[in-house]
Amino acid sequence: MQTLSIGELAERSGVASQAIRYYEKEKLMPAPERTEANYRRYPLDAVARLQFIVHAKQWGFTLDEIRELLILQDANGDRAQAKRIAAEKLHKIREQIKHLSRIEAVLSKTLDECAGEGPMQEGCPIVEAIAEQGE
Amino acid sequence: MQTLSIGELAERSGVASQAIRYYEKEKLMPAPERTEANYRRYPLDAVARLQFIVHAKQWGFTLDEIRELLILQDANGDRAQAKRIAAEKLHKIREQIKHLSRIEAVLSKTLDECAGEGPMQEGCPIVEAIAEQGE
DNA sequence: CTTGACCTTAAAGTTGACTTGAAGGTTATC
DNA sequence: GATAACCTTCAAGTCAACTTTAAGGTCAAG
Repeated sequence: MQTLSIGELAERSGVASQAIRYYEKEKLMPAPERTEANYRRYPLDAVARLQFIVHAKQWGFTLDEIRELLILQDANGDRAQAKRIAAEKLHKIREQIKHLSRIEAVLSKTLDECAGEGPMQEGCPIVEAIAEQGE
Repeated sequence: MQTLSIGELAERSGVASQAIRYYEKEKLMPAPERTEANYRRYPLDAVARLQFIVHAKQWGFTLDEIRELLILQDANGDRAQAKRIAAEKLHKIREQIKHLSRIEAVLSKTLDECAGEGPMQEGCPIVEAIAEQGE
């Protein structure tokens, strides 16, 4: 069976060697076999596992959440739990979108109203909008 | 003229004393007068300045950006610069919304498709959706 | 047989926005 | 006049997710 050194795994997965060691310490990656000289040797499917981590991160999952999902996979866990984790994340994401959208609305309205000319003296609409409410 | 101790200011503004000292160190709050015993005494309008900071933070401005805005105010600076800072922030917020919306779309679709039953064995749609693309 | 590229560990540094702790001075109250 | 509730400074700790540094072992090439 072909195996990979940590450097080769890093290259194939796009994840730095040190980050891979960090994931091992954080129990996201299982501790791999070692050579006689104590070098890590990874099975080929380690690449897929790392890419799962990378993708989940891009989706906004934290390492803690990703660990939960990986444990479920490893343990052949309950699908309902995976659904719960994802549903919680979806809820958080929707909250974030709501929050940002409120800001976007006020900020873009404010920018439209502001000519962007003259000194700040009294009544720069941008500054006033922030000072007044801000949420 | 009435002045406030740092504790009174903290209470009125809802910002912890230590955070106020931190803002002073970071040049968001000006260094106030001191009593003979070296205690800080704040003018009443320090409350409004702190609330500006709090609101701007809620809007997602970083302390660096808030400092820029405050410097503009303090210097009676150019309104066009305030507009530029706000426009940059608006752009970043829109990017964040776009990013989150893409995630939201895929995640909610995935959750709809997943019955949330049975073991993870092969083909939990949530795990697969993350593994496959992730952006 | 030496140079350099790779590997090992453990510890410290990074970023942002603070919080917590240590060690001590001041002021208000009993 | 002592106790508690303030205030002072400076340093260190927190969180996440790493990166950087240090000090050293291993392996392939020439």
